[in-house]
Amino acid sequence: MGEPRWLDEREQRVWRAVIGLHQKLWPELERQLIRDGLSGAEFTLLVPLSEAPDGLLRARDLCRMVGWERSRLSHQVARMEKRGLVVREACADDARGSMIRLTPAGRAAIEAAAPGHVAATRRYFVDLLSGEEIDVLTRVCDRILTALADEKR
Amino acid sequence: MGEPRWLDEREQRVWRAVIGLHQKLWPELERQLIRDGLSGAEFTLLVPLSEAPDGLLRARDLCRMVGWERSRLSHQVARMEKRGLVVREACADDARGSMIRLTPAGRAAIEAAAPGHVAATRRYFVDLLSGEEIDVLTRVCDRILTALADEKR
DNA sequence: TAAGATTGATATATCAATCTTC
DNA sequence: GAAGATTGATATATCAATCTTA
Repeated sequence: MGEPRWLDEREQRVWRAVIGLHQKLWPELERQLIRDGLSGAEFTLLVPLSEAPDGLLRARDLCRMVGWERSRLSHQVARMEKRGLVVREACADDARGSMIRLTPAGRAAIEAAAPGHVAATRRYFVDLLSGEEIDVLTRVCDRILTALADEKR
Repeated sequence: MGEPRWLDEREQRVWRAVIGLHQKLWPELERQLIRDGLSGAEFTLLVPLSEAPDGLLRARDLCRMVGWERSRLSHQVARMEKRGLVVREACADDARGSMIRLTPAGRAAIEAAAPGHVAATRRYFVDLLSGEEIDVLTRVCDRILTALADEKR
């Protein structure tokens, strides 16, 4: 084993900055969405549904698109069905499957929330970055995501 | 109002990369901690406690140090007290206050989990970044945090 | 057997309401 | 009244167990 390699000062600074971002940015965007009538989880699912033909997606595919586990989706969709944002239907091709369909109320809800969300995303993120910074950040995130994905294999 | 300014392709790319990071990095670090016996929330609180004199901090101050709401801390400490990681004591100076003290079991728990956590932090973050990238990222995060903090005032 | 999906239990986060003490 | 803290209700996330169908 041996003594672990602790973070030096420069490394600590960036790590704390990233933790701070994680702790402050997402809650702020979530609050913005809530004010406009949707939770972050609801918004996450309504985006791909609103872009799909007929607002219809198979649960399995929706899981993949948003990077969620099936169980998480199932619980969340149950709550959203109660709110009238989506409905579940049988899958014609595969009797195991389940289809999620956006309701008119669901479409109205995301159309009401989207402009405020993109505005907040700009105000607290995109519009604060230079073009170069955007490119650096994209490269860094992709590198980390690749490392995380490689680990799974 | 007017039509909102949607994200262009470059902006969408970085935004999705950051969302992906948010969705994959933190859960991976959390899983690592869980394997070593602590949840992310427990680790977050045990770090400042283990660095405090006598492992003792006032609830109010612990809140500030980790950026949590009082209610959140209160619930979390209640669970950790049940697990034997901390105990609550009366505050001598201020009868309204509440002191949180690290137990020997709590100290043992964080000392067992810390090496694995710093190793995972290195593997999936720090060691994947160049010095220049670290500096860019620090600047960007601080700028965003400043914008978020300014908004509150 | 594996894939798709649901369910129940537990841990966590947020909010409003409350209570005590400053 | 404001600050510090707790509590209960609700929403969310994760895990294990289960069920059905491929």
